[in-house]
Amino acid sequence: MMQTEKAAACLESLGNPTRLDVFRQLVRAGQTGMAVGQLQKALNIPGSTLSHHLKHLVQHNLVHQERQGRVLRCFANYQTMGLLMAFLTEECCSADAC
Amino acid sequence: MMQTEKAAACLESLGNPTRLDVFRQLVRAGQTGMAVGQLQKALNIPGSTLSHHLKHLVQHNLVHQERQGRVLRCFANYQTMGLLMAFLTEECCSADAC
DNA sequence: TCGTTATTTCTAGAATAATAGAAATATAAT
DNA sequence: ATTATATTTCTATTATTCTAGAAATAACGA
Repeated sequence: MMQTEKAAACLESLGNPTRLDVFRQLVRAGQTGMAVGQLQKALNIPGSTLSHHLKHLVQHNLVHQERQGRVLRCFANYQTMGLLMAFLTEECCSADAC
Repeated sequence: MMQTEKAAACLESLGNPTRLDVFRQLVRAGQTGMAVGQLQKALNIPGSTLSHHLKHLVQHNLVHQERQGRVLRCFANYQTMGLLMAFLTEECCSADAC
């Protein structure tokens, strides 16, 4: 079970609109993932800003990256997301609601 | 369906460790809810700090309050939580994982 | 090696958020 | 009316986060 501290950290990561957008893009991209540059084009934000937010997501294990030549491919980390969903279901939902 | 902006705002609310604790307490308290003073005792934080965080949760519809004499009773808002869970399931989870 | 592309780190400013004491408000009991 | 209790608002301080330009690094191709 994910600890409360880690759950809060993940929620905080996804709680930033830009990072939530990044993550949603990666979820939609699925196992193909997306290069940093692709993300940058899709979101239309400066590279340094994107890099900053990606670092945050990677540090909290919501995203992982794989270098492919000079391209850095990013993937949503479903395992962490699954743990977060489990935490929310168990700790933040009632028996009948949500 | 909850919009991305609102989802991010809810996630940000729950992304603060103190607020996440408050919300978890309220979920555990169920339909009985908890008075602000009860929460304060349980969490052992200054009233002004708690009030500040409660305001945040109320503004984002994760908590609602009901005055009972001089006590202000707080409840987790499961409907909002349900919408958030639906958003996360649809937008941030893959077909097979989480 | 040189040039090009992809991405990060450095840096600094602006904005936002967290914290908590003290004073203010609201409600009830005496 | 006065006092006590519950909670909020005010205020200020400190801390964190966001943003993005410029410089640095990494990887490849010619």
